[in-house]
Amino acid sequence: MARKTGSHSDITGPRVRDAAIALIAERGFAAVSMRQIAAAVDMQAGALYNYTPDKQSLLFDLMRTHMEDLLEARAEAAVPGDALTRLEAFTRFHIRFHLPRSREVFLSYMELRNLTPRNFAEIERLRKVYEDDLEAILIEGQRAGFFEIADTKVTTLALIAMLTGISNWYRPDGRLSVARIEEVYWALVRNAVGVAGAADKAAE
Amino acid sequence: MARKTGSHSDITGPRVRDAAIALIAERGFAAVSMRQIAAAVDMQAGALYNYTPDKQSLLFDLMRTHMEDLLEARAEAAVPGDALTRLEAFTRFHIRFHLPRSREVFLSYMELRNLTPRNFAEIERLRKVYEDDLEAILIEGQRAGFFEIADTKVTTLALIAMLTGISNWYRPDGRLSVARIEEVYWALVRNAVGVAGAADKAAE
DNA sequence: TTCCCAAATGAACAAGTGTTCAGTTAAACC
DNA sequence: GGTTTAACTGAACACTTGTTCATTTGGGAA
Repeated sequence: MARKTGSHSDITGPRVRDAAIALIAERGFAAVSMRQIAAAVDMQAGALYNYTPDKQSLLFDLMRTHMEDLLEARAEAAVPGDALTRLEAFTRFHIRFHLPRSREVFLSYMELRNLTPRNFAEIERLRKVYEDDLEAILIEGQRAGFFEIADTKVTTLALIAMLTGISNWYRPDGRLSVARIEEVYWALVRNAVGVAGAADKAAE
Repeated sequence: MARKTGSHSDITGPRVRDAAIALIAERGFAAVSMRQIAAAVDMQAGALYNYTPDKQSLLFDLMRTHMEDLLEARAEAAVPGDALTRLEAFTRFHIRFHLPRSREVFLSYMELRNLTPRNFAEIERLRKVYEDDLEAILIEGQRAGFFEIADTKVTTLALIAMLTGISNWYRPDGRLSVARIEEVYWALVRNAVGVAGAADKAAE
């Protein structure tokens, strides 16, 4: 047996990537072997090397693609307006983008230490672009008097940690809809940055 | 060569645990071998089995000890008073406890999936005790009219995610002191739960 | 239909894995 | 000082690891 009937790299490639995401998110990069990934797409381990030069590159590629997708989607979702409007858009975007991608989120936050220093630096660079996007909103809102923020850098990280944490408990068939989660977290974010009168509106 | 001069289980045991924490936090449980842990304490891998029945038990023991230390310290740090007072105490306690334990925090959040189902259930149980502690404060503050919270369960998880996220960037020699971090995060928490007038005080 | 190349197999490689255990040495107690 | 026991070595076990490569087969174009 060699080449399979109907096999094509355009089909097998994504299947390999998807299987890798699923397995690594579930068990961790170091705990997943190339043979396990291959088995998930019904291949031999050697055939994976038609799709990645090595295991490290596979991980890096998954993480880089996730981050680039994030930045691209964010660029499309950005709205004009004042800082409050943009903060709301950012919050809702973050939730809507991340909730259907729990595996990728998990992977991108957990497997950083399994990247080579060079690859790590690149992922961190992309992450920083995203963080800076939020911090710019906070800085402008602070300047314009919308927000009362003690430290915009720390608040940026605090808000992202809070929002990304949703992925740790969210279940599509759970108690809360995405829309409801958006409302709850937007109230938390709005309050946290000290929007005047936000507390009064939080219970709505 | 066999038994080493000055060797004693009371000394070697903690050294093994500490080396395991350091290595696992740095590289991940699956990526660390028993031989690497042994090398870190200048022993052969076989000798580790005087201190743990197997690798899985070692991980579980590290995580269980961390969670029990957390709950014990929390019980000691709990203060009487109204919900606002207790929320502030919880926030400050969480920060002070977690900041000097970045390795254990990392390990306890990252290696859950490497636990057997039985061990995972036990760690989750301990984690829930801690979460319930915070949620009880939020519920009471809500009832008493101190807080304006849309969903106490979600807010509990959101606040813990926000607070625990500090460990991802905090450096002892960094820009911010622990005291300053406490202030910034207490303002964020206070605002987030909708304490009336909190926004006005955030900039102090 | 023939040919070429893409896509896969399956065996092999050296190295590393968790764990066990007979043997060896130092500490602790009489 | 002699005996017991706790602490450790070093080799061995069977198995898994990432990666390479000669070989084989199917898909698509001529």
